[in-house]
Amino acid sequence: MRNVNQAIKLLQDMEKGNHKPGIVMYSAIIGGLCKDEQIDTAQNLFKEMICKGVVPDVITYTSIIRGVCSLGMWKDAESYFQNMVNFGISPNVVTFSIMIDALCKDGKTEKAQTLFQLMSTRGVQPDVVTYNSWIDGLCNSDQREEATKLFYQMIGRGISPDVFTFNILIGVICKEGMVEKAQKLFDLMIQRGVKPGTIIYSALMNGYCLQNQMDEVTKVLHSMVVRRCGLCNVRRVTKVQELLKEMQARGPSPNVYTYSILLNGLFKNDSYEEAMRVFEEMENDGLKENIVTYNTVIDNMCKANNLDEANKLFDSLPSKSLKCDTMIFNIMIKNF
DNA sequence: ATAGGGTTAG
Repeated sequence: MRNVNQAIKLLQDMEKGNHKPGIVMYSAIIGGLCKDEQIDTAQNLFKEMICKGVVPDVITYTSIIRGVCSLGMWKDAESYFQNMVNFGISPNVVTFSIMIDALCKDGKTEKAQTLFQLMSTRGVQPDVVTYNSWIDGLCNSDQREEATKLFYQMIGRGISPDVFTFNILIGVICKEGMVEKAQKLFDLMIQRGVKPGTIIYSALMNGYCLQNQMDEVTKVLHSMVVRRCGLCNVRRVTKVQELLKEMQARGPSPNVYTYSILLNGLFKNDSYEEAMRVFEEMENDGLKENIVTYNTVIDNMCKANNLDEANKLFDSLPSKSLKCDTMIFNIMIKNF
């Protein structure tokens, strides 16, 4: 559904020409309106289709439930849900997943838990998407241990975690400073044939940086290259910036986050020279640095007493069409 | 012509 308004016009044309739009047509438009946050129009069309004798099915209900849920209209969600059940249309795994996800994102973890249990009661089995939403919700309400339990529960039930699951868990665990645990999950991920991308590698690097284990960061970078193209073709390189070059060429590519994480880690671990080399590498890479990157570099230039260089870099920001934010002004004011 | 999920940096 690329253009809802056009679709609505089509709907009206059909009716003028004595063609009856069917359930698929209505569901598609209602779904499109919901994605456009035109919830009133969607609800009206929903009523209208019923008046015209077109009976909504599980997809129509799920679409409109998604629409009201995403706007936090829980009363409406509940009544649509109740309605469909009363009409003998069973909510399926998608219906439940959408509601659980929306509830979690709104911080209503307990309500989500109730639904998670309700679906089992109704004989609807959660799938990988349901688990991911629920695991994410638990992580965001500081119940990471419980989330880990759910992770093993899903494996026990024969539902394979995918790259979404690992992104959620590895990211959280790294931030908690338990990088060893994250590394174990990473190993499990590889063992289960789930392919890590740039984000997982960046998150792991961040985890090791936080623990000041810069040797391990280099290993992560190395495995990023190796895993993609096979051990035999890769030189055993130890220098971070050489590894970055390799990654750029053959691995999941480093992005601006990867670089910023690395820069920050190197600065914090007294590798000023190496950090500056990585920074140059980044500029040559054609990657668009952002204000966070410059922030890190300028801050550390100041700390190393290279005030002239810091000033020069700061002055160059407008020519790179980068907008300064509060943090960078604070750094500049503090140091000059 | 119809419905669902995630993530990394100062």
